[in-house]
Formats: sequence, structure tokens, C-alpha cells
Amino acid sequence: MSSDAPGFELPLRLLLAFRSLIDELHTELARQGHPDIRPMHGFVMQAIGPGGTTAVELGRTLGVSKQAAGKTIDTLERVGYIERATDPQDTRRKIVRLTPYGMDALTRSAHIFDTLRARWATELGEDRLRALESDLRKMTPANLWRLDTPGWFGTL
Amino acid sequence: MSSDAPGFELPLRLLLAFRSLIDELHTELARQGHPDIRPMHGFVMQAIGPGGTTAVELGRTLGVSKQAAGKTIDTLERVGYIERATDPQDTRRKIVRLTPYGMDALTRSAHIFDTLRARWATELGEDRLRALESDLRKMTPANLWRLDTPGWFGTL
DNA sequence: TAAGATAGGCAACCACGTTGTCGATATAGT
DNA sequence: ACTATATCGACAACGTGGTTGCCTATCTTA
Repeated sequence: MSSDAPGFELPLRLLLAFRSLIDELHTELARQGHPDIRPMHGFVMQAIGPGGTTAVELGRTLGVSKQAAGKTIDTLERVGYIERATDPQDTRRKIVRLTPYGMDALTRSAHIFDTLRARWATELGEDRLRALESDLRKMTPANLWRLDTPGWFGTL
Repeated sequence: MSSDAPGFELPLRLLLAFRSLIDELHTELARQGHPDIRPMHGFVMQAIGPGGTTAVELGRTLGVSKQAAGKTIDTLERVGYIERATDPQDTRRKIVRLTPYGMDALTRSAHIFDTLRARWATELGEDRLRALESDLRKMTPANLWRLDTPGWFGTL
């Protein structure tokens, strides 16, 4: 039961594949009117979702401190992707919501990701791709949204 | 041709799978006498290799500036994984080499990665895993060692 | 030998993460 | 009702990693 691949190739390929997809996403997003969006932004906006959140809650879903979440929110707000509003039910809370511009970025991202997946399906075959997804699902934790690694993406 | 998976699941799974493997690696490394090693260290030591390099060269293979490579080298040196020696052929250059401690970490990493891959093979079947690796190879660039994303791993 | 390229290091700066603290507001307990 | 506790959001200080710009020393080439 020998293996062709040295063990360290697998993680590296996983990382490269991830980066490739993200890079292609952002190339295409830039072409579609979102030149300034950064990988992290998309990630966080996905985590915010159409319903909105708060800083603490966002920090929890992303697996980072509320302060870090707060800073990220500052950035996204400055760039115009999200906005803060005070919760009338609880004056302490500030609801974070996507702006229309943010919504646009999000729906475009979703569409581009579908396109990219379709390209993989063409290259690999739909069945192989499904197998790949299923295998990855089997080997990874349920929670999709952990972003806790420090400095995971970069730079406004 | 409908697909079960939303397009954005694929990149997320790839990232999670990568992170899982790396986390498991470092849990095990800690158990084997390398508690202080960080993901980046292993990455960089792999890139240095048994032959040694220089800061500029390392920067190139990793896709970061020579200054960044230099800082990383400082850190690794401080922790005792690598050492600098002047090149007798070219006094400007400083050869960066793994210390025995660094070598130990590297060989242990390789072994652990093989073990982790074997676990995947058990869970998924050797054939499925090979298919997965082959598919990833098909969809990713040749150069395994790009670490250029700012702050790709963190801390210490 | 003079000119240009290359190696390494320093400084200043930025992005993003962390912990600690604090004031303001909600909520629970007596 | 009133006090005690918990939670939210923000600020400050700090650590790490990356960037660019610049400087000196050394090799290479015309």
C-alpha cells in the first residue's frame, strides 16, 4: 500500500486550490465593479448574511474576538459594504447590515463561485467533483465559518 | 445538470481541510517535543530544505519580499530551528541552514503528514484519496511554495 | 578601474489579531 | 424597586507579519 504522494503535498494542494479559487473570484469581482473588495470582505459578508448581526455575534461565528470583529466591521463600513444601526430593542447593540452595494457584491460572489465550480465540473467531471466535495465534507468540521487564524487574509 | 453544493462551499471546505491537517500536525508536533513551532515555521523550513538558502532566494520561493523573509529567518533563528553562516564564496551572502533541531522538526513533520494522509486513506479509501489528489493537482499551479499572502499564518 | 547589480539589514508604516479595561444598558435576584 | 451581574461596543497597548524605501558592502562586468 505505497502512496505516490508525499504526505505534505495534500495540505499544500488544498491551500493552493483554495487560493486559486479566491484569486479567480476577486479577479472577476474586480471586473464586475468591485475592484476594492478583499478576500476577507467576502468571507465576512457571507458570515453576516442578509439578516445582519452584531459585533459580538460576528466574532463568535468567525471565531475571533469581538474587538477583531469590530475592527473588521469598521473597515467594511468605511468601504461602504455594510452599515451600522442601533437596535431599538436593545440600545447597547448595533446591528450590522449589508448595504445594497454589499448585497450586490455578495450575490455576484455567489454567482462567480457557481461559475468556478462549473468550470471544475467541466475539467474533472461532475461525478469526480461531487466525490471530491463529499470527501472534503467527510474530513472537515461542520462549522464552515471559522476565520480564527490570525491574519488569514490581508490588507484592506 | 444541477449541483447539490453551492459554489462557495468548495473553497471553504478546501480551506477547512487545510486547516484541519495543519492543526493536527501541530498538535502532534507539540506532543513530540516541538511545542513552540508554528505553522509558518514548518512551511518555511520545508521551503529552505536540507540544502539551505539565502534570504533573497527564500523570499523568491515563498513569494514575499526579502525583508519579510529576513524577518522570518530572524524568528526561526531565535527559536533555534535555523542558523546563519557566511558563504565563503560570496561574503555578501549568508547561508541559512536548518539546525539539527530544525531537521528533527522537519522529518517529524514529514512523518506526521504521512500518517495523516494514511488516515485520510483509511477514511476515504486509497483510490478516492488518489483521485482527490490527482484532481487537486490538475486544478492547481505547479509551484507548491507560494506563501505570498500577507499574514498567511500567525504569530510567534 | 569604474559602473552596475545583488545581498542583507534598518526604519517607518500598515493590517489584523490579541488581552485588558471601561462606560452604558439589560436583566435577574432579593 | 433596587442592587448585582452580565453583555455590548469601543479604546488602548501590544505582538506578528508584510510592505516600501534606503543604505552599505561586496561581487561582476564593461
